[in-house]
Amino acid sequence: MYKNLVNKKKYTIKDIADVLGITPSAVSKALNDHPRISKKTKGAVIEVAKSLNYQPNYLATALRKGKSNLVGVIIPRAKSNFFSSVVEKMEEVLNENGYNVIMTQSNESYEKECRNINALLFTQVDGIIASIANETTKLDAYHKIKSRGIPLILFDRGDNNLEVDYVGIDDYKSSQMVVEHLVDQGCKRIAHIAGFNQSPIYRNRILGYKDALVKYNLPVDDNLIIESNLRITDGQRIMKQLLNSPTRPDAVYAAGDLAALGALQVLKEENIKVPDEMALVGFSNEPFTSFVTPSISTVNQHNSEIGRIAAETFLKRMNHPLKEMTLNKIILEAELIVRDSSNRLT
Amino acid sequence: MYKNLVNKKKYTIKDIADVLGITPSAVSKALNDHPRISKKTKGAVIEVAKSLNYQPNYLATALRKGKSNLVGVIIPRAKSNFFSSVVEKMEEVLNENGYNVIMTQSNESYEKECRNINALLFTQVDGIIASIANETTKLDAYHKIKSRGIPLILFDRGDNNLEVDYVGIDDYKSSQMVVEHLVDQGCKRIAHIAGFNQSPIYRNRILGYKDALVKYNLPVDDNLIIESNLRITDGQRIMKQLLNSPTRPDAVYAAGDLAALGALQVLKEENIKVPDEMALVGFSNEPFTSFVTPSISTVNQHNSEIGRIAAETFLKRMNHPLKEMTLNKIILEAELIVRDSSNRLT
DNA sequence: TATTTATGTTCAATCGATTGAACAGTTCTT
DNA sequence: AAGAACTGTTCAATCGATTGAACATAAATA
Repeated sequence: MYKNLVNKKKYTIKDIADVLGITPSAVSKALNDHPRISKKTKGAVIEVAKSLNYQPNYLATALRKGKSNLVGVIIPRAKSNFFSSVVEKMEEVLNENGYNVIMTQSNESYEKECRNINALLFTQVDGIIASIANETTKLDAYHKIKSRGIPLILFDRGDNNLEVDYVGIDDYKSSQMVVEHLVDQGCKRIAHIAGFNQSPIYRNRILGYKDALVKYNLPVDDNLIIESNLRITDGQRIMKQLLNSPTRPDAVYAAGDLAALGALQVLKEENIKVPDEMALVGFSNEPFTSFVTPSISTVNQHNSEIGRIAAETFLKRMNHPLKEMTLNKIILEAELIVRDSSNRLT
Repeated sequence: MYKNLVNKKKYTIKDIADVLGITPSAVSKALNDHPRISKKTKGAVIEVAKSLNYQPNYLATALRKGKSNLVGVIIPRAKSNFFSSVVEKMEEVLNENGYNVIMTQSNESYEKECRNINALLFTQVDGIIASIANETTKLDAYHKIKSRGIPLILFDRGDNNLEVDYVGIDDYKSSQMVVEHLVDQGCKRIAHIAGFNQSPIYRNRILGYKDALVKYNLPVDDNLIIESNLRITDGQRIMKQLLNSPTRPDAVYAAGDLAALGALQVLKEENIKVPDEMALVGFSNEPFTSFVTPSISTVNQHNSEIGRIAAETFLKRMNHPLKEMTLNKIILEAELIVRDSSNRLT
């Protein structure tokens, strides 16, 4: 029984045509609901197609139509709740519109990112939605995408020189909100575990942080701004460094939740009271920020909203390929989530 | 300058042929290093291809060769560190062998899983590597894959009735190790927050747990075995239930780390000392298990190893499609990681 | 009845690359 | 110098589906 199924050949429109004694083109047109094909024929074709369990060969259609209905998505890490939530929503929206998603990870590596881009272009994707790896400084691979003439949409990690559509949050303003909150809590010396200044989002977070300090008449001390990859170990290392500095801060704002977690671990080891001796805020609202003790204050980036908008922007580009649409730069407001690690008032 | 690039049409082998005054077939053969093409021609073709920035049309090649070089991967959730690590390794191995990976998520939903399978089959993937959603009981979609005659490899979440290759860990033995460890710690009443018995891995964990209890002359109390989806909220709910039961346990073994986390949160709220009053062990070695306080003991499943073996199994199947290979059932030994939540000895 | 119009289907080319067979030209044998 | 043996390239069919033009038949109109 199964053996039979396994050995069953794949059926083509020609097989359907043979059964009915008509031509493949009639079958094709029937399946595509062409107006010049009679209802009777359409019905018969559909019936035979069903009974043979016919599945169109996507490759042939794609070749003929010059369209693969595949969208490539490149994210730095699937492990990150932020990125996987964004992609989840993208997938949903794109599937609804007849596209399938090929998702690849760069692992923050420039080299892997290039490989992924090449693989996606090779696969003839109709467009690419990406978030740039931290390591990346040369954008040649992204220029290659543009030169292919397919839509390229960036989210979260963008680049100003690359003239493409972008969706992200207002990092500058988010940083200001964080600092404002910490000032409200009575913090006077706020350190910033920053991402690398080369990346626009981290640059904006640094800028927002600095400008907010100025706004509240707090001194900007460059020793309190330390750039890193924002991994757990970076958070640990930098926290230790900050604790040993002659001008120990009373608050730490990390541009990423993992770094905040690392920092928290060190603070707990050193028995420093959080938030009273040291307030702590992270960024991204990774689930673990609410699990750990004390729970970590953080910034919520509206993950699915970003995914939805990025997908919709792609669809818009596909549907108006000729019209020289102006660039879409969509900046969402983020939301500060205050938790125990920075809440001195309760 | 860029405008020019953007409008540049995609070049085909015909364009290369025209430049050199030879035929497309000669170009194709030159690019594929056919022995009957002269070195001179090959060199010239490669040079022109480079200068035109020629990229072969994958769809055409795939159509002609009847092979897409795409592997579909279906995982329940990308957010899970276990699954994303597995896929990361798969991607690495498959990329090295000329395959690209299309990764999709089922979100544990039967319906989404079916949709994903259909999308992958439609995309003409050369094979599918999957881990079955918790919700799934009907395997018709998986039978459909088999009936297409392409390799299907399952990992972690498999099914015995589906006769396909499988890679996973020894869940039965892992459970025994956990119970053994808890017994060593002096626990007498060990509860099990279980996954649904319908899924082989959870069934095996339940069996291993029961058999180990018997082995150590501990009573098997069905009230202490509670099946669930193993989400955080499930862990919370079940822990509360266990605490209120007349026969409160002194240890909890959760078949998933999220459930263990939920349980831990309740224990902390109730000020129950972990591990002294209640020892706790989870499953999967999700990163957060080491972050939280106390850190949670858990079982490490050798994520990348599973990914590597699954990918290699797929490659084996592809390379020997005719030979009726016997089924590969690869069962790895898992490793118990003892952390604070169950370590009473320190 | 002749002629237009509508309807239903077939024909043939096409998307881009691949591949075995065929062909032409060169070199080597004897 | 005639045939064998290579070498390098072209020819033509193919993968499966699509699509505008062409054709044939039936129905409607004049």
